Amino acid sequence: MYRPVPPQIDLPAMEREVLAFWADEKIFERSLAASADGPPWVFYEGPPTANGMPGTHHVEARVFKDVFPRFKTMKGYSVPRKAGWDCHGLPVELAVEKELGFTGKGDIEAYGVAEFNAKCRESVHRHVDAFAEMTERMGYWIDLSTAYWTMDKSYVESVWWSLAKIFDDGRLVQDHRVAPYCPRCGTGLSDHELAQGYETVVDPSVYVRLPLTSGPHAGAADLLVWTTTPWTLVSNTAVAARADVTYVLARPADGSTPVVVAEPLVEYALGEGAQVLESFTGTDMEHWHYRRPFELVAFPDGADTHFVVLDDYVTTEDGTGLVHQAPAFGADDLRVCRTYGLPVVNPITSDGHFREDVPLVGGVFFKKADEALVADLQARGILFKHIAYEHSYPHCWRCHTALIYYAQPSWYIRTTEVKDALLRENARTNWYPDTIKDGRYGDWLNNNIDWALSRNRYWGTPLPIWRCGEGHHVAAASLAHLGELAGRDVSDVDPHRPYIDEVTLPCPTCGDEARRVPEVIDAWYDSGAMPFAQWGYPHAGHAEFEKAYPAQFICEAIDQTRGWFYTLMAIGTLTFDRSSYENVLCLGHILAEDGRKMSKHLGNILEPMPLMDQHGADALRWFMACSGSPWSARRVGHNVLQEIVRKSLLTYWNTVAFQSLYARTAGFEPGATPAPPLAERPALDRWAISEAHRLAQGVDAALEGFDTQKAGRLLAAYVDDLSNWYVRRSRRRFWQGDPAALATLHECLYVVTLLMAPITPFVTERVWQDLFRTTSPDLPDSVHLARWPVIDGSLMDDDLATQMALSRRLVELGRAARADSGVKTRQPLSRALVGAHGWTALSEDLRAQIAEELNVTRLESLAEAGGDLVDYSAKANFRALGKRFGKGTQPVAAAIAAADPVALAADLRAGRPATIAVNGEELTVDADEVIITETPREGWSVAREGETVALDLTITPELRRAGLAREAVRVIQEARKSSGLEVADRITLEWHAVDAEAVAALREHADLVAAEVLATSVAEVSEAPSGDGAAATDAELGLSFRITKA
RNA sequence: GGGCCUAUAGCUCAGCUCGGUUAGAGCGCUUCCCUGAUAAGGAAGAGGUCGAUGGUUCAAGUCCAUCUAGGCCCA
Repeated sequence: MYRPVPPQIDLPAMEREVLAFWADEKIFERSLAASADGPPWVFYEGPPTANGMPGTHHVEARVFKDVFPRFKTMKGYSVPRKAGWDCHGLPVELAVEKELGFTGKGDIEAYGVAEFNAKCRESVHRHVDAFAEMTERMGYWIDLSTAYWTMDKSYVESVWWSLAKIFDDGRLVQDHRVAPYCPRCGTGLSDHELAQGYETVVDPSVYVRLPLTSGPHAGAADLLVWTTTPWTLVSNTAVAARADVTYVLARPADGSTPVVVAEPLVEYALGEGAQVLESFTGTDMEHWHYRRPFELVAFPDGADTHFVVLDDYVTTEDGTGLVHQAPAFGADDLRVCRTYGLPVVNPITSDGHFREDVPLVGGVFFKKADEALVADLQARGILFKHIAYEHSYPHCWRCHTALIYYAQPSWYIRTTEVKDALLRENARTNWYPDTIKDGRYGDWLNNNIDWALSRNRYWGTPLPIWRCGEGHHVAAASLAHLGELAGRDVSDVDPHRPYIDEVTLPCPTCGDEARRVPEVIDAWYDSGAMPFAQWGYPHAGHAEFEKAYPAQFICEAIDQTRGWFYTLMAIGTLTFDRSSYENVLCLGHILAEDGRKMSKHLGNILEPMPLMDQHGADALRWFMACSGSPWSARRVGHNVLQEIVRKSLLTYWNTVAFQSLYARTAGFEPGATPAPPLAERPALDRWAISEAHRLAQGVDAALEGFDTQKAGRLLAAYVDDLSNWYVRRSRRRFWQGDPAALATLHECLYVVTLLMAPITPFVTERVWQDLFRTTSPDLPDSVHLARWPVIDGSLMDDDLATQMALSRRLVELGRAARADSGVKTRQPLSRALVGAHGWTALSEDLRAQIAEELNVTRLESLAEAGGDLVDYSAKANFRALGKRFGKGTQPVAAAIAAADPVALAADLRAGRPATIAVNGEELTVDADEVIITETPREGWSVAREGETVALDLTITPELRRAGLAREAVRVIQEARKSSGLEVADRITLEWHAVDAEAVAALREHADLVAAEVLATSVAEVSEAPSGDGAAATDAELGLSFRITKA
């Protein structure tokens, strides 16, 4: 027997019960164990950074990371799910700095690195707890108890092993380069970090005159340079021109001193009216000296500086074609100036401020110095032009400080050396959506540059390289290896700063003391190393690693193309010459209801836990998986979640409640109560089952293609069909406890429940327990231990589907005709006339459904009802005609419209081709080339393309009385409901009517009324009844009655 | 400046792969109907220059080109 299922349900409360059930019965653990022998389908958890509280956007990827493993598990695959936490890195340091009120690295040094890192470790634990809570609540099944932590000793040692391998391969090198650098955090940023922090800012755009002091125009002309970073002018060292560009000497329109600019840019830079005096090439200009813009910093004594240099990176696309060079702050500048032997002058300290001894701007933050510098240029009359310039400029992705391009020593991984291998690996990776593969991600690989790996920070995996005074390097691949190098046991040393820094060793090359280099590594390397480091490979976990490399499935949001998606592939390729994943699902971002990014600043944040407490995790999961395209940005809000609850989840739930109610009333036992075989059940039953299998096929295909949106659409449509067509049409059979109907709905709900289980695991679990588990003891204990439905093509009946679609279409038209005529559906009518292609093939069964739904006694074919009853109109079916006639389609269509529709219809309905005249020639057309519409003449019908339903509105006295009886049934039912009777309660009925017609109707239809309202006795009384029970009077009918529970 | 994505009803989105003459659904709104599971259901109505322009075609929301706006990513 089913459990009772209440029609009203508090979904979030139900979910908490289900969570308790899963925990008590260890369902997740059992699902892993039960599938352990299946073929592996490997999934990698991209570790969330434990530096803040989980947001609703974190739910997004976690939904997909749950749906597909559940789906594949149901299909018999073994899908181990090991959680992970990203523990290191600047984000964690920043969170701790904020807590401690620090403003920079000095504060950390003063506080003590050991204490600071302890705080970081503690912060990680705190945030992981919050993530774990959210993970559990949303029903994301992942094994938190065996989670990998990137700060664990074994994890760090694995990372070291891979770095040592890359070092030994000669691909981990130290280099001095200009790289983006965060002056607040005091560390360089890698390119993929840079990618995350572009912000639109307004900078000054200045054109500055640099008076020539040598060459043919010395003292008589100025070089004109353009920059958006005036602060770099302080360390101006040279001006670059391009050898093959023509430059001109031009006098601006205001008649001031002539300036040198590239010829194509004269108007762009100087405006209209400039007078060109002379032209020459870049080559001519080499070594022309000029007076530098500021005399604030010293250059080395005797060095020849401040002249024109040549390089091909100069373009004539904007600016002046003359590029100011500050080698400390530009990669190209550094390269060009090096070839001319120019010095690197850097007046800016590592915290981003000008040195105190610099006049004018000493101690000023570099970005803040622009204003004073521009004012000074202006005062000295060498500022040619100054405008505000809006552009995107890289900022630190965590602390939002403007980055500075800054020359510094750094460790790099030579990823450019394995670029071809990366491209090869990408070529065999499946991206969803596939545009990422050759688009965004492919571009990124094609423009690959070396990975700036080192960070001058504290809380990270220490770079495992030891260096001696002679500059020899050695890399440690583990603590054991380090112990061998050091000649003592260091296995108990915490592989973090500052402890690991205390380990020194004799240089294997020269024997001098070697100390660890000071840097830690980019935390993105940690997460990218998870395929092996999560097992501690190769120091441990060989078997686990070999079973689980590469992964079949990873999934994150699109911002990871340069983050985790890249580092995973890069490290896999560097270490094993093989990428670590085969299929990658790349999600769009989740936006707030207003279409903007959720941010504290805008106050539009929706926290995930309250959202799930209000609407339920199933609703949020359904939204993430099925609302809109997973790979485009989507807006989440209360409205959309409420709609999901109402339209999808509650419709499903109510169908279940309905089934439970009537099955229990009838004592129906699935499997035990005999039900007719499918082939002998009514068409409606066969249709519902057929559609269930078609649904299973569709959902399966959609999920195999990672298209959850399509799966959701199919599921929602089927649930709607089941509830609002199958159940509604079959209600009477349920009231009567018809085993065929109950068995059919049982089977349909069984399939839907399994298909929905990966997406909405809570409500399906509850239904599994209430309907299936209780009645079939050999079924698994949980829907999540059950197998995916086997798709049975033999149960899919296309012909039946077509017929049902036509039936529903005809019902729709009939209802429209009813509404149009103003005759209520309650009023029976004698007949409806139907004109439709396919009518003759429609089974009696379905015709009866239509007649019942429209409340008419019989259906007749419109064509057979006689020509004078209907008007015909004919129009072209362009799709068919176009194929046949091409350019000649239009005249044929016109001829069809002009032809006599009665004659056309007569021929075509009879299965003969019809003849039409086109430009004086005769042509024949077939039935599929013409759309015939039949319109009854009386005006009581509604017609649609190709199909017509007409109602005979003649209401005979008999029909009138039948209508009144139905009216009486309705008011009595209402009284039943309002008096609180159960649907199966029997009643006694006493009635009294004043109107003679109503009296006649009730007397004539007493048996029908009794059956409809479940009256065991019906008595006509002489006056309006009163007393015990529910008494009521309906003025319109002139009916008074009393019902009493029998 | 470059690459990719998006643009369809007041709102949220289908449809575009494979072109077919009345562009759909849900929510919201108006009117009516139905109700023995339903927080439901049905009918009618209002609401669309399918971002713009040009092209291909007998025929374009759909294919092509250019442009515009927004988003993401990169310079």
